[in-house]
Amino acid sequence: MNRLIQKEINRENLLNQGVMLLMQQGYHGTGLQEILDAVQIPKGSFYNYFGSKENFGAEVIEHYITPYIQQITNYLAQPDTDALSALQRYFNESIAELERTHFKGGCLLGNLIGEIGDSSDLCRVALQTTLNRYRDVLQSGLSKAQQQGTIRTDKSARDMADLLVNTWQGALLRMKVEQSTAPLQQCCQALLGDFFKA
Amino acid sequence: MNRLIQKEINRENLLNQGVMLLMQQGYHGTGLQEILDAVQIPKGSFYNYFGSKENFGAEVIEHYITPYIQQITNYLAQPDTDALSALQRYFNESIAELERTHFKGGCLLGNLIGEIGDSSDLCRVALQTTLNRYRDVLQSGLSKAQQQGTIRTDKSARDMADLLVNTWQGALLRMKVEQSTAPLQQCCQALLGDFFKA
DNA sequence: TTTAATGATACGACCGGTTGTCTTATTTTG
DNA sequence: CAAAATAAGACAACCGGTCGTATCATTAAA
Repeated sequence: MNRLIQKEINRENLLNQGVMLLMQQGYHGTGLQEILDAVQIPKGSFYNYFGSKENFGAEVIEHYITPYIQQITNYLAQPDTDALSALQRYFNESIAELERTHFKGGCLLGNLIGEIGDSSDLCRVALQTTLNRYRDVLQSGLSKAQQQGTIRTDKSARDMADLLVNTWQGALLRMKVEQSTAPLQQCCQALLGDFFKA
Repeated sequence: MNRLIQKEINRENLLNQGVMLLMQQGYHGTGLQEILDAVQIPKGSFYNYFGSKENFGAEVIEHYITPYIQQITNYLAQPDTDALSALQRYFNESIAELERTHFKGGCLLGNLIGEIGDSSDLCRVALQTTLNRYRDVLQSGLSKAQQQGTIRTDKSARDMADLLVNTWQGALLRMKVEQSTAPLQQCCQALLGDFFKA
């Protein structure tokens, strides 16, 4: 009994550490040993939890997005704030966090798409579905904002959410290279604060 | 004398092959041996041409952008087409090319920022200056379009060029994951065809 | 209830292969 | 011949993955 619980704990620890290291050092730039050392789990155990590094990568990708979706959902659920403000609050909070961590990492999804999007179909599909989940929650927020009259209705919430996701990803790359959150602020200002406005 | 020419040829070949392989397989995903095999240059010679893999990477980055800047400049220089049309033509041509190559690679700059933007300062700076060069040429095109009255003047060409670069980068990532050029088309339509319009 | 058997899981030494780099020998050039 | 450029191969470190064995909880038998 205790055995299964420990297994889940170990899996979770590996995934969390995997998110951190893969985000900062990339897929091929991070060895399994480095992840295993960090969570004090022997090499042999890894293959009991995950079938391969590629499988692990795909699980890390799906594991990564959960807290972000949770955060947006929470902001959107608050009754005293309108949807547009909730989205802006989420992005501002993200920007503040990235500034705190000195722009390290950026977005695991964007980083891995660029690195292994061509070579690992398994990870590519994981990235696709994960990014779509992220888009969906933004879309629901934009849709709510349309109903509240703060976002224009002549464009679909879906299209705007896609554009927002893409521009945000590009801005995150630019942030890493410029060591500044200015691109992120520009992204929010131009889209949420201007182009998407009702 | 013949010797120096051959050295330049070898360097050029290595850089060209480096662009291709680094773009598709990433920095850590591509070994020196693979590049050297492709251009039939012995491993020992590599360090005569480049001091290290990291140095090579930085040179590959700067080598990569040249043809793109050339292409945009050429389109912009054509007397019979206005600047906005020239930019649209460039992006449409890029989209067609990516479709031809089945979305493989995307943009070397975006891919490498995500992968090694955090870990190699040398490459980060190379990526920064290279991306700025790209932004600058787009900015000059937008500025010209402003003078021609096809692009709005209440936003600076600089800001719009930055936004365009970032959204384009994000759209390229999305393209890789979706295996579709739809995000690229959306990027051009939303910005050049709508948001930036006079 | 105690004991024996069983199968799932944990483990770390080990595999062949590859990495980026460097030293040394050879070849080419002036 | 001296000097510089090139190439060959060695090098240790590391990679992802495998394997036989050890460990443990659980079930079956006594």
